[in-house]
Amino acid sequence: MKADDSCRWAQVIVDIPHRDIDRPFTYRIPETLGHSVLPGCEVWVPFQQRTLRGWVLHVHDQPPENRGHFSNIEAFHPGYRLGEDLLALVPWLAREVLGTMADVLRLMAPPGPSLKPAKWVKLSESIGKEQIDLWQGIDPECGQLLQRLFRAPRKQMKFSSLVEKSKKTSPSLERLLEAGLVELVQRLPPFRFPEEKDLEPSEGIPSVAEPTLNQEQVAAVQTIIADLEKSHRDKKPFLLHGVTGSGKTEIYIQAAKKALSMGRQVLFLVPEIALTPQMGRRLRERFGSDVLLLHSGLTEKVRRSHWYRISRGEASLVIGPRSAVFAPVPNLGLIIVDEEHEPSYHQENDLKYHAREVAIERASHCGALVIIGSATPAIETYYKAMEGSYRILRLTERAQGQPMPVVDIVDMRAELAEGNRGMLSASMLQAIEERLRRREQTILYLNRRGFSTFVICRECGTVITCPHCSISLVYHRAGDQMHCHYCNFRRDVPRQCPQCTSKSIRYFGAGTQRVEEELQALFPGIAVLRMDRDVATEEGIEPVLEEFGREEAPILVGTQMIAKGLDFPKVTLVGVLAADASLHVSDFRAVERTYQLLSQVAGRAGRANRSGQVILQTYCPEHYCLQAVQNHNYEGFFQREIEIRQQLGYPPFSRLARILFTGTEDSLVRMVADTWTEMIREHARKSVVPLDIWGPATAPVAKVEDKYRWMLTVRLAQRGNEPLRSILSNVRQDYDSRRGRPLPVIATITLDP
DNA sequence: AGCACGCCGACT
DNA sequence: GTCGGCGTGCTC
Repeated sequence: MKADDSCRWAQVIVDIPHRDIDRPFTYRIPETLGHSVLPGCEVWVPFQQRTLRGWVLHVHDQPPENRGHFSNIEAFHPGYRLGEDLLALVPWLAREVLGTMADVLRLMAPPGPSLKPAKWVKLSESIGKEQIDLWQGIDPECGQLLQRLFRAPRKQMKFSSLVEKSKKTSPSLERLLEAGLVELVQRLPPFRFPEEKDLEPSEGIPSVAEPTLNQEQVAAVQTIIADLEKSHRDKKPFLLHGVTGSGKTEIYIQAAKKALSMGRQVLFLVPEIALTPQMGRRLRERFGSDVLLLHSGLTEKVRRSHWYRISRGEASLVIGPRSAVFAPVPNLGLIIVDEEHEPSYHQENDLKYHAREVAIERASHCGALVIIGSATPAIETYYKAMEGSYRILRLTERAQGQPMPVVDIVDMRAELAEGNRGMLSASMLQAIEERLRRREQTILYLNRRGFSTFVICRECGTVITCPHCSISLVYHRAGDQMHCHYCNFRRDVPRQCPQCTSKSIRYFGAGTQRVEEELQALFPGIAVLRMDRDVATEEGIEPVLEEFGREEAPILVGTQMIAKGLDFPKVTLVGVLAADASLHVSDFRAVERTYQLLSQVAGRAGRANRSGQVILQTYCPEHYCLQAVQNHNYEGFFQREIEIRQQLGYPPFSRLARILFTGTEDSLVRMVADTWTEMIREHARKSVVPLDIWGPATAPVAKVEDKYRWMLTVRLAQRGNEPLRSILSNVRQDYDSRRGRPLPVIATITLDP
C-alpha cells in the first residue's frame, strides 16, 4: 500500500438519514479507482461490517489530521456525478428543512433503486499454479477453493457462488484470507444507461409560428434577454407579474430560447402535475424534441431513463413539477417557476422544501437566472419584490387586448331576506338561463376548501371567531363544540349570533351534490355534469372535462379541482357559490388563497372572443378580498393584506414554525407535545429569543388513519429564520437524546408552513 | 439505521 | 451453568 500522503481522500456522506451520522466521513480513494472518484460521485464504502451507498462531498490530497483508521472506497457509480450547483445545495437545504444531508442527496439521486454491489472473492496477483498444488497437499478444502478461483474468469468469483448457501465465511476461506492468498472486494454489476425505447415520440421540428407580442411583452423579453447576456453570476430573480391571459408563457418561451442559444439548459417548473403534459405539448410545438417532461405518470424506468439523459446534457429544456428543481442538468442557465404562489411547490411528504426557494439558491451557485411568474403572487413574494429582493416585470394587459371578465358580487344575506333559501341566487339563476338560451356554457364552483364546516350567522354574515387569534372557530362534531386550531380555545356553539342576536346560526357546508340536485329541479331535462372527489375516476378528471369540452352538457358543477388550466371557448359564465367559504379557514393565508383562487377561476370566463361574466355569491360582499377580485386589483389587495399581516405579526413580519405530533395513543401524543412546549419555552428563555408559543392544540384534522395529531405553532417575532431554526433543532436534539425508551410519537417540524 | 457489546432472566 | 433478551453506544 502506498504511503498515506500520496493518496487522495474523500469526504463521504453515507446513505443513512440519521442525525448522528449526518456528517462527512473520511475514506481513502484506492489507486485502482484512479482519478474517477470526484465530488458528486455515488460511491460504496465500508461502514461497520456492511457496505453502504454514499456520496462524495469533497476530494483532497492531504491525509486527515486526526490519525485513525480509514477504509478504502470500494466502488463508484460510473453513470453519473452530481454537479457542483446541486452539491452546494446539500448542506444548505438540509439545514433549511431541518433534515439530513442524506435525505437531500436521496432527492437528487437517480430515481428507482440504486445499484447493489456484490461481494467477490479475488485470487491475489502473485498466486501461481505451484502454490495451489502445494496447498492442495496441506489442506484439500483450501486447495479446492483456490483451484476454482484460478479457473474463474479474471481469477475472481462471486462470494455467494463460491461459498455455497451458508452465509458465513467458511473456515477454509477464513484461512486463505488470513494468509493473504485471496481478498474480498465489492464489485458493482456492469452499468449501462437505461434504454430509450419507452420515450414518447416527439416531433423534431417546431411546428407553430411565433406569435406577435404586445408592447409590454416585448419590453419584458428585452429586459430578460439583456440580463441573460450579462456575465455576472449573481442574478437577482425576476418576478413576472402578469394578469391572467397576459401571455406570461410567451415570455418564458422567449427567455428560454435565449438561454438555449447561449448553450445553456433551462428548467421549467410547473405546479400541477395535470398541467404538465399540456404545457409540454405547447413547448414541444415551439422547441421540438429537446423538451423533456417529468410528470408523475411516468413509470420508474422512464423516469430513470430521462434522468440519465438529462445528466448527460441531452435535454435542453426540462419541464416538471416541484421535484424537477433537482434535475441534473449540467449547464443550467435559466429556471422558470410558473405560478410561483401555488402551494404545491411546498407540500412534500418527507422533506418540506419550497421549490421556488431551492430554485433561487441553486441558480446562485451556477450563475443561472430565475424567473418566477404569477398573476397573483404570494404576499411574501410580492413583499420581497417591493423590498428589492426581486426585480419586477409587469404585464397589465391581456395579450390580445381582450377585456377582463365582468365580476358581479351577489349578497346572499339579501337573498335570504327575500326568502330565497336555495343555494343559487336569483341573478345567478337568471344568468344561467341566459347561457342556456344562447347555447353557451356555465361552470359553477362550490369552493369549499378545508375539511370541516364553519359557523356563520345567516342574517348578518358574522362568523364565530376565536377571541385570542382573529381566526374563525371550527365546528367539531365530536363534543359538539367549537375549537380554535391555534390556541386550543373552545366554546359551545352559540344559540344566538353574538353580533346581531339573531338565531339564524347555521353550520355551513352544503356540497356539490346539493347544487346538482337543485339545478336538476330548476332546469328539468338539462344535463348537469358534476366533478368532485366523489366522481373522479382512476383516469382522473379528464373524462368528465372532455365530455364538457364536447359540449354534451351546458353546466359543469365542481370543486376547485377543476379551477386550473381549463380553457373552454363556450364558457361565458363562471359562478362561485360560496366565494367566502375559504376566507374563514383557520389559516392566516386563507384570505390570500381565496384571492388567488377566485382570480384564477374568474380567468376561466370568456377566454376566446366572447366576453365573460363572473358571479360571486357571498355573505360578506364588502370584504376587501372580494372587492379586489371584482376590480382585478392585485395591488390594492396586497396593500390591505400586508397591512393586516403587519398588525397581527404574521409572515413576512415574523417567522412561523409548526410542529406536528402524531401517534396512535392520544394521551401520549399530547404528553410529548407538552414536553416539547416546555423545552422550547426553556430554550427561548435561555437564549433570550422572543418566541410566542401557541398550543399545543389538536390539529385541524385531529385523527388521520388512526393516528392522533397535535399541533404546536411557534412564532418568532422578527424576520430572520435563524434563531427559530436553531432552537427547534436544539430541542429536537435534546428530546431525542433523553434516556429511556422513546415514546411512539413522531414530531414533524415545518418552518414557514 | 443497524450492528456489537454488555449485563440480567428462563432454559436444554 | 449457558442462551438470549434488548438497553447503550458508535460508526471513517
